[in-house]
Amino acid sequence: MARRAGVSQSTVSLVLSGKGAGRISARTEAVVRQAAADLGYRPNVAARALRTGTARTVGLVVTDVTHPFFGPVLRGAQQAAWRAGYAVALVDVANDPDRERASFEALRAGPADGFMFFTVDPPEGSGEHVVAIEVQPPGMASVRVDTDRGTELAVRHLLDLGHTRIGHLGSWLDAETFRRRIDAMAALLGDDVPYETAPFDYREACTATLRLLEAHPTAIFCDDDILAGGVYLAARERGLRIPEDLSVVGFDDLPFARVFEPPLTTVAIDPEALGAGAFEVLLDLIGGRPAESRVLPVELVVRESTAPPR
Amino acid sequence: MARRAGVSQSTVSLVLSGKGAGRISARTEAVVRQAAADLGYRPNVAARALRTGTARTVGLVVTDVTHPFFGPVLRGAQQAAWRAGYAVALVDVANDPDRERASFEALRAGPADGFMFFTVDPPEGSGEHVVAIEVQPPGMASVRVDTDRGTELAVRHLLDLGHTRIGHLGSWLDAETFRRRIDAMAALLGDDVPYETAPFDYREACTATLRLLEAHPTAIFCDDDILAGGVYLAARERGLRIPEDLSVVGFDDLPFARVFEPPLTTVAIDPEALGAGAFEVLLDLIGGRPAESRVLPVELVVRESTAPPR
DNA sequence: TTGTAGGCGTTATCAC
DNA sequence: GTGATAACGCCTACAA
Repeated sequence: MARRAGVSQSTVSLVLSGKGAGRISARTEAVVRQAAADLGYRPNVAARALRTGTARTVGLVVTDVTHPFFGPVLRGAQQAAWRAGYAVALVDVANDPDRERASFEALRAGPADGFMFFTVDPPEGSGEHVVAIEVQPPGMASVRVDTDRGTELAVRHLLDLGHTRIGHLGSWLDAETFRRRIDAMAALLGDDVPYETAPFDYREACTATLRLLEAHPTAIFCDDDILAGGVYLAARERGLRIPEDLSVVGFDDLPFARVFEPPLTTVAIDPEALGAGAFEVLLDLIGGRPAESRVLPVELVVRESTAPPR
Repeated sequence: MARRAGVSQSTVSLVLSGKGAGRISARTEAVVRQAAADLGYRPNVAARALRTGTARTVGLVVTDVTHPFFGPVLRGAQQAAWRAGYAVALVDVANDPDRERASFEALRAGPADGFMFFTVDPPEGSGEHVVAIEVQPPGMASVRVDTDRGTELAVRHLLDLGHTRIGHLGSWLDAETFRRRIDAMAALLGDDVPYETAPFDYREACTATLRLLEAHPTAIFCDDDILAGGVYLAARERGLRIPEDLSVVGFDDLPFARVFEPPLTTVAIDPEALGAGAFEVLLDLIGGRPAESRVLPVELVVRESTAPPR
């Protein structure tokens, strides 16, 4: 302990927790800091957590770590947390409802001051400090992307190009962000939009597309760029050229979208802002400040996978 | 506290920590559990950590959460940890050396029982319980993929096809896994392999490829599938057909590799096994058992981006 | 088979 | 401006 290196005991606490402002002499403070540095002393987090009842850790629960969209979200959240002196504990629910409940149990027992749920519906009784990402349970703080606008931009783009038979390849996840896409399309195109769903897996998305193609759409709007990749696969299999025979629009603007052949037209969003925003809202909640839900802007990136129908 | 709901106090501890075996009567145990359930009582992790000196948390430090390879690694690690009752705290170093030091500091102060460093060189004095992933510092436990074999498989494949001018598009990260690829290539092809490096970014990989093409290779081996994507971009820009004019081999077999046009020949590895293996080794270390480093097998997946040179 | 008591390293309150 | 001292909630001897 630094106590014997210095002269005192609770003084150390005052100094190291930054609460010595105007209470500890500059000289004593220097001595303490020096001793701490020499001994490589660090306050014990567990003891602090026990005493203060705060863990300086937040939990992030995510449906699927494997999805490329998730990385930047985590980066945003983690960096914002880092700046605020918080650690991020991560739970991957792996699309498994059982694990979802179980992992939440674990987290609740854990030393987290709050939680962010990414594309996961927060369980009942998650406590006060919860923010939902890309999900918007009533009465709960949330951060999400302007899905409605994104869908509208994409569909209007297709409409402007002259398409009339537009299909929808959706995620099979029953999350709000995806339900919104359905509604937004219905608002523009009516209720009889050809619709198939698939998990975020190229091959499965490919077979779902094959089913969708039976309705002979001239364009397909996809809930996500991976699903769009499945459309590319299906088009290749059927000998359909993109965009001549089939226009494709994705969502997310994942990095590989520009590498696809042809480069994918897609709705771009800023995943880091999503993560960072979620943490900031959570921090407000933790600090007892009023937390405002946020809706992040989107942008349509027109590349070469869309063209007028033949 | 469940104490008053039941009858006792330390009895609760015995029951809930599973150490009541043959010491607590079945009836008492039932009473305690019932009371705990009713009150929604959970042992306080901070107190337990303080008392036992163990946090049941491990840290995972990663160069770049944004890389698609990372997701499955985390999933493997997280699930193995989950099964063992551990939480995973994550730090994204974001390719930033400053943050690397700083985040480590934070972790060390944090309540982690051990660390996994993924493509990050573990700092000095990280303690006893450290395992390196895809890095192999002398005298430290590590888990990595059989890079040598993967590189050899890829290069031999190209050689068998009849290629003689084989270029190497490498990662600009100075990590062991990438140095090994250089050495393995040199062993098969000599020291004058055309070589360029790039970060894991399609556009930058594209411009690096453009430089590499000045040596007029008929095939390019890439350290990673994202870099291979950059080669596709460059080929498109130069009007080179893959594989007729240029063969391309990647590494990792990321999901999108099969969606590229043409589908990418690449070295497949199992990222989940990497993460899970790392945690298992770490758990051995934490448990005071001898930890064996592991080398995971690889496999060459031949798709359509490789063909004999014209 | 169960209860009692002490201490893990902090922070916070209160004397000095 | 600084030093005692009491808790935070748990685990673990040890006593009953």
